Amino acid sequence: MKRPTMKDVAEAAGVSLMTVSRVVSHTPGVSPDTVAKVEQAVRRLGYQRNVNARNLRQKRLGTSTIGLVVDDLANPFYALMARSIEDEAHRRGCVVLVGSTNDEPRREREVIAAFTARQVDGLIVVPTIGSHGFLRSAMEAGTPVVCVDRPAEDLDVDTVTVDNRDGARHAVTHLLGHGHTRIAYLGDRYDIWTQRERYAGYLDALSAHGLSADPALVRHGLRSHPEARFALADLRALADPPTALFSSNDLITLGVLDAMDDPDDPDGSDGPRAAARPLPMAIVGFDDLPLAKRLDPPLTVVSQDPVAVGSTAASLLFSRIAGDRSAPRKVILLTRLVERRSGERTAHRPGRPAHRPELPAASS
Amino acid sequence: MKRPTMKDVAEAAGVSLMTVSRVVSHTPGVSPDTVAKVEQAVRRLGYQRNVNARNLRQKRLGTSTIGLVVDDLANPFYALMARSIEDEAHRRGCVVLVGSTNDEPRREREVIAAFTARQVDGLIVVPTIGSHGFLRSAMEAGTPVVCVDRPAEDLDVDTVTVDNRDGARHAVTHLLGHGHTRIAYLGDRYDIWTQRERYAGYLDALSAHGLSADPALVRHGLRSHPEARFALADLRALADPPTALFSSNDLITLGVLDAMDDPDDPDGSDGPRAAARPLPMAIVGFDDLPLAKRLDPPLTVVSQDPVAVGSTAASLLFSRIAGDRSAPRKVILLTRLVERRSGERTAHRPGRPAHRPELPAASS
DNA sequence: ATGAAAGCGCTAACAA
DNA sequence: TTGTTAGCGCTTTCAT
Repeated sequence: MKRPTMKDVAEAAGVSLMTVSRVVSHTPGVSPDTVAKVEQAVRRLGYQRNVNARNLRQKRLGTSTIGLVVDDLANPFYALMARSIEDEAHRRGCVVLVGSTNDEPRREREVIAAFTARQVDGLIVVPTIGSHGFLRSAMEAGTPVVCVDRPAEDLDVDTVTVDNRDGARHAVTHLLGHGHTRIAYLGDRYDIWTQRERYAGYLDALSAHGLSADPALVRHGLRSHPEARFALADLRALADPPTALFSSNDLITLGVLDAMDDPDDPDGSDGPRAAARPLPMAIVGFDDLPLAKRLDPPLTVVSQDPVAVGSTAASLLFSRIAGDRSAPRKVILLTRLVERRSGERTAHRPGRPAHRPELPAASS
Repeated sequence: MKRPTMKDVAEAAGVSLMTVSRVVSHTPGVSPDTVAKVEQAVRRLGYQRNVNARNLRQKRLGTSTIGLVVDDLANPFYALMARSIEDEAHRRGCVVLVGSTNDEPRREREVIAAFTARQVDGLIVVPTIGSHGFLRSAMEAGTPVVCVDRPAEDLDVDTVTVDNRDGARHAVTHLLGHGHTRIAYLGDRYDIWTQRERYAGYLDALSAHGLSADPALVRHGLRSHPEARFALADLRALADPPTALFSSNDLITLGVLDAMDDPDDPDGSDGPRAAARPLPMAIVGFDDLPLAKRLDPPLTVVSQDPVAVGSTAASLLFSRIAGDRSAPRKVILLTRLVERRSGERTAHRPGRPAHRPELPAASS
């Protein structure tokens, strides 16, 4: 009924506890029949070694457990990343503890504390805003930390990010190349590093074309689908509305898409009319979406590779765990502009009323 | 440099190790100044209790660790479910170990063994095919198991599923109601329980209308996007092709959608023509997709609620952990048919060639 | 080739 | 209120 221990197995096999330990650990120097006797007892009792007790005594090998702390495990980007990290861990006989921070520093600290208290061998973290000094003691005690997706404010550790700024710059340059000059920026919380970078890329692109951002066209802090919808509705009500739009993450893109259809009905009803009308303005979004290419028009996006981000981070972490003490590495992966059609529409004729958008310009 | 222990804190604070233990555990009956002294030493040394060592001695409270074993953490359904389980765990001060089985019984056993060896308090498992007798010893030792998404073949434990059969029946009945009689079934591996259930629902619906399945229209074992594409291309080349189609999961739906556009070009190119043409046949898919309502026509789907599945499973598990010894519960959640438009197209006129599909019927 | 003793970091059960 | 002893399940070290 209770979980059997080595002692139980030893009694059942008529040997000492130490002999069982040797058999279970495959230590050479045990006679073959003793091995057989013990293994049989192990099977008969359904014995399984208590890894936590083992790790308490033998710390040479660590706990074979790593911690993964992401913003939101349900976000497809992090889910893909988590899967790829888990695969790398599994290959190395490690298990992974996961936790979502919800972008709350408080929860991040709780989760990380729970993980280090369980003696994880290393941590892969999507850091929230704010100081990460609290990680220092764990790091000094020998727990390596790798940051992913964004750097930690005040931590000089291995970091894997994508070139957000460059990706955004490409996206906006692309829109400029199609004749747009009034390009809106819709972004998430500006205190999130990726969002600052993407906004910087937006500005880069504009200024490279001798333009500067019109503050009226810039919206930060969009946290949800409906907020993005309202922001766009707002933008379209402007006297001089934008002809193109850069959306700075997938959630915002989704919201924006819903607002596109019907400016007079901002509750994004699921009705049949919703998809019938084409997009009224050019749009490029950061992050690819599964059905993006099947929209009307197909959605042009900046795509990043979460699997590569994850496996790179895992490789870095495991080499640290293996003892690599070299200087922290900063890996920046590239993004890819996937041109489909929504970003290739040419600019609207200016001065046109916004609440009844014209049909899309024919794309040659 | 090394991780400090209670002994270190005791020395630093000039008290006994036991006093430190009491302070750290908030045991009442320690004088306020002693508490203060110890807490200061704790802070100064950056002490954190070793939870694994604690759990070794004090097993009343368990390890506050649960294991979650899914098919594929990158699958949006499981990612959402995992997030909701993690939230429930976090609320209760628990951490969660996750692992993907990739639907391989071997890997499932490895992952579960790694989890139980770490003394998890309970397990939430999406079981692969085959026997799960290997779980019995862990269960007898007091580790509760909850199955999600599908039942384990030979395990009578709490199980949370959705009514796959009913959902599929509704979907196909819906197509029948729009005049379709030649309805294709495209499914994943038939040895996966959900797929068998959905196929059964397909048959239910047909026979309720006095029809029986045409084996030529049924394809099982579609494991990937391209396989689904080819299967559909095949179906359309039939002398008497189907006028409607039920796709039994999201991956297959995605593949099918790509094959819809251009029967002559089955490599699903990302080009501009891709989205221009409407769907040639009626389609209902199992599993909702983020942009489903924005397709042309909007995609009708059977949707399930992964968050509800996850939180239900978590609730069950935690009440078992809390000591509930009642009979195993089988929770079956309902699905919802989301009628958008792809499933509401009326049947093609029979005898019409399939490779140049007509335009969609106008929807009232 | 096998076993006995000590101890990993902590807490339960006792003293004092 | 505080400290001492024993021991959780295992591995190390040192016998035999």
